[in-house]
Amino acid sequence: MNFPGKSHGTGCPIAFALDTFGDRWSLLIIRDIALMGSKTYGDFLKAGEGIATNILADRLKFLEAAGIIRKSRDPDNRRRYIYRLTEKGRDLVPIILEMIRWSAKYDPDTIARPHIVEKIEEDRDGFASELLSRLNDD
Amino acid sequence: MNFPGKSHGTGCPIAFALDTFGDRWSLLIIRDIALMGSKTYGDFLKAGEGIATNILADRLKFLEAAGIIRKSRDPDNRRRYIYRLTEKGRDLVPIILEMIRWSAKYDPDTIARPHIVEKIEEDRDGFASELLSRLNDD
DNA sequence: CATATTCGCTTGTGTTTTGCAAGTATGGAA
DNA sequence: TTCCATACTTGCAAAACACAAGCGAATATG
Repeated sequence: MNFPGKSHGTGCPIAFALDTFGDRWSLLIIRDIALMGSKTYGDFLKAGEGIATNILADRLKFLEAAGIIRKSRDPDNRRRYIYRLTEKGRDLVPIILEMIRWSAKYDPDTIARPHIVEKIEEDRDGFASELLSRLNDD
Repeated sequence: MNFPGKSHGTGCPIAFALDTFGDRWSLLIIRDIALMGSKTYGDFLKAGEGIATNILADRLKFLEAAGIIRKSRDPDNRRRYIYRLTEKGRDLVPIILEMIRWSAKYDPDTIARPHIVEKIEEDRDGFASELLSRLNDD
């Protein structure tokens, strides 16, 4: 199985974070769940940037093993799985919000809405909780 | 030249951020400058996780092209270059601080000092400015 | 009950990126 | 002018990735 991160194994917090979700796709998956309402394998495939199916499967497996997402069957359609963030995954939201702030400032083609960015800047933690409260966490 | 990022080219802020510094090494370089006082090619090679020389050269080139770092000769030793963060690069510090918070919470082997984490949590922006004020920015 | 369809993957193949080791270029010291 | 320090570049093998196709289980359909 191909895993992101190279297990630098120093206790450096930045290295640890990169080892856990520091590849090109993991954060996009987490974004899809936290911000776009994606829940299923098919959602992730459609939502956006065109991840390959094998890579998506690898990342989902890894993120689950890392305790960032968890997987359960969809009770309404038992051939489908639902992926949700754990607390560990939800705690990544502040990082994502800071990335949004940064990109909103420096990407001339950003689609980030200015009033959202303002809200993040005015009350980071409040905005994060607001976001997370929208995720059913059954 | 091998560049990080795959140019997803949607205006998504997360994708933009990942395209700019979302590989395994860029953020470690930025960490080295912002937190460890690294300034030169040799510093980056020694400081920590063992980046390969060709990858380091690629990343420095890319980060400079992306306007995140800038390169100048060391006036005291003209066979050496000094790499510094631009404003665009310094603005990444809040992201790094959030990553430190997250890893401090979830990495049992973290070397992050608890009182530093507390300081970050009490006054994020203040801590960031304090950090940045230590970097000579000539 | 048989067949088809949806959904979530796995497998195979070729390309790209990375890692490692060695070599090159240039400024400065002796 | 020789040597050394510093910052790279190059070549090659290994790993990760992208793309296309195929598989298996759950469910809908005839």
